[in-house]
Amino acid sequence: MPLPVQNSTATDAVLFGHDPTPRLVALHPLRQGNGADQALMRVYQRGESDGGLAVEDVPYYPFLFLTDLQALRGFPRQRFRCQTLQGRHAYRYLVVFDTWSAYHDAVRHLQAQEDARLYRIANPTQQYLMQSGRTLFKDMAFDDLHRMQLDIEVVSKPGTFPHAQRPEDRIVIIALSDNRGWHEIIDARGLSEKEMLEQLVRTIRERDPDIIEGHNIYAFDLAYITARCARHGVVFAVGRDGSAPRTFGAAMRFAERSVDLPAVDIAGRHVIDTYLQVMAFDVFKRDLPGYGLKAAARYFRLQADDRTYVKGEEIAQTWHREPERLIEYAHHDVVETERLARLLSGSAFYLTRMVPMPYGQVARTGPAAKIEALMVRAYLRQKHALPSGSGGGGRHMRGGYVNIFATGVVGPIIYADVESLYPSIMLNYDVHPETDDLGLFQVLLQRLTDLRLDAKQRMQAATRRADASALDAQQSSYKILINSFYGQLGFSVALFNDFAAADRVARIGQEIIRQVMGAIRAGGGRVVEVDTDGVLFVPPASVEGEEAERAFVDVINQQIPPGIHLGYDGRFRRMLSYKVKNYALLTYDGRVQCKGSSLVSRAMEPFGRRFVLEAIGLLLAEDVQGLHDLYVATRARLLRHEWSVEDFARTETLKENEAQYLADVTAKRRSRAAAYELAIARERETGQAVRKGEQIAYYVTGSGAHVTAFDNARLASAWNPAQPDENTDYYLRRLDECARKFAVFFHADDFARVFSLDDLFGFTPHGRELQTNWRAAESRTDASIPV
DNA sequence: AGCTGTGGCAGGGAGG
DNA sequence: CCTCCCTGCCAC
Repeated sequence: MPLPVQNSTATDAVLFGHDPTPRLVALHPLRQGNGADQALMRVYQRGESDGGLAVEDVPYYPFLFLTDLQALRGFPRQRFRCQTLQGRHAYRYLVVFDTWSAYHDAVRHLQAQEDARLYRIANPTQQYLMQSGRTLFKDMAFDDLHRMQLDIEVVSKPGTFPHAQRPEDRIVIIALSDNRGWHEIIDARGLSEKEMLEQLVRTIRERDPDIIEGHNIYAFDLAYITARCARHGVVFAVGRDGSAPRTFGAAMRFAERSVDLPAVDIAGRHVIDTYLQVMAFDVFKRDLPGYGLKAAARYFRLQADDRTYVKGEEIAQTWHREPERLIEYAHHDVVETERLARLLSGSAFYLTRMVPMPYGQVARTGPAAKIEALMVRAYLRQKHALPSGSGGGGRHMRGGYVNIFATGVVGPIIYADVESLYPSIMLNYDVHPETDDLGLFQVLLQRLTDLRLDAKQRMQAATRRADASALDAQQSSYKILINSFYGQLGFSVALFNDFAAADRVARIGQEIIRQVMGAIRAGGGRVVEVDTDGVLFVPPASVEGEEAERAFVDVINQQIPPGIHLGYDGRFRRMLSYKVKNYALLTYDGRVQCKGSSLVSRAMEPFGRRFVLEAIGLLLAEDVQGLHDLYVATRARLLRHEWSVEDFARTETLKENEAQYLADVTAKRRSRAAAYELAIARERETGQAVRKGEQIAYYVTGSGAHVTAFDNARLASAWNPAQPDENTDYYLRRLDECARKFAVFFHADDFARVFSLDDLFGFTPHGRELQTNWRAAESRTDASIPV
């Protein structure tokens, strides 16, 4: 599946650097060790003809940015060289060290001083790339890379989770595959665990992959293998220079969620964790059933043919009774991992061509770090000083304008949104950080926008599906970066932040969306809901059909500032408007799209979620009898325990680690919570550690509708259908809480009848009409405010 | 060393 | 009971 040729602008100095080195596979800094104390970068390149690797050692220099050279007084001058940078900013000196020991000594020297906060230690690998302008994977296609997948199966004590520190737990299968159709299984039938690990090292070195991929490979497979190698005295020497991996703590954020990782750096290779890629994908889609390999593979329809499934708790007995079955299971795991990686890695791969970071790092850092890397590289090339960033901790900034003007069922509906609102504002109103002396913020934003447009146009013109999907990966990776420019302005630790500029973008955004609302109302439309850059509204009765609706939006578009474009983004038969950011839309082909945490939250018990979704469908159809029947039937099933634990267990994500949680509880900063208490209890009993970011499914037991959940909760896996012990009163209350959401759509007495059991006279839907309530617009939304 | 933001809703626990 | 505060989830 060859990919299209490189971008026409790939020679752009700011975006891509200047180094013409082709086909660079990986870089790795050589740190202290083997007695040698040199500052060397080992560069791994693809050979010209035979496809083999060329390795070269390039001298480079670890360095620090300093605000004030005086901070280094007392440090031997002959151990460093200093470059003064131009400009007025904080980091005015680039201090380059000849050896690693000098670099580390200088760090210690500075840390011993009071003003240690004034310096910043740069990522040496990244800085090398910045200095040279080298860009990884230039001119390479994704399929040129040799990607290997790895998965291990561990047999542990019955009823416990694999634990690398327990001697009796052991690896019984190591499954490997690659994107060239090769696969291999190393298993414990003829080999000891130590021999298996040695075989693994040999195989990786012989196959010599550029990339090692796995699902949850950081937190599980590599961490486990590393610990077992240490136990057996095996050196896990899988680096291209024969070195063992370097591990370090890292954190990755996915919107509001944060995951701690034991990150791994293998010399000359890149580690890709598809678990993180799946989580990143879900930030935008938010409809994945789970982040595990099997759930994700099914979601993307990538399952292996005749997929073998083995439950976690059955791995041990399956290994003893049917080893072939467990081997097939592990093989299917690596096959699915390869497919997931192929599907989800595209955007990181294309960004690596542009951003001065190795591929593995691109895949595990957020967009703000990438933008900053581009800025810093360009500033260093021009020998210009860097700003220090303005901290700004705790400052509260303005956000988007949000409001709702009707509740109930309304229609027809047009959705119009301002395309790329914040990037458009920054480009059209020349918003940039006050500290950006070289004006690169605007240059980067404009060029990325042009690149994305170009990629999108070529995607639409592409005739082959493979080309189109590659171009889609490119344009979406540019989009992520483009949208992060605004976030960069308001990010407290970014070097090029500027809170006043961020505030100006948000303020202009609010004015523009108010202008849009004013124009819609002036044209006879009725605005139902507005959120940041989009408006849902009922067009005037004279506007009928899609063509007329598009024309109506075009007219609105004439009335907003030039350079800002209002797009026609959808039409709907009806809308159920509940609360701000909470609504449902009925499409013209009968589908229901439901939005908002109070309607579709994954924190809700699945039975309640299903009840709410079905009820919304009935409300949109104005089927009051159906609503009543649904309520009665759901209640009856609940009372008869006609369900499984998946229907009523609540799933929560742990956002803190165990120590942090316990510290917060002790300090009364937070209350006890069932999910954490259960995870901690599980750790005591089975040894499965509490991990930040993991999901816990539990249900409520005990009696009485109002019980303290953390004292009356059990893990979902402990529920026994033969002896159902869920708290029926509690779940009845939960059902009624779900039903109460719909009170606003009825008169009070009608609501009470619809969502209750039949009385002596039975239930009739007649006369129980849905209620729609419009509220007055704010006066100031109609005003046209110049921006 | 590695880290994008604000606005808004629901639910649970603690304490009056 | 109620309110306040915190966390988690979601829209954009």
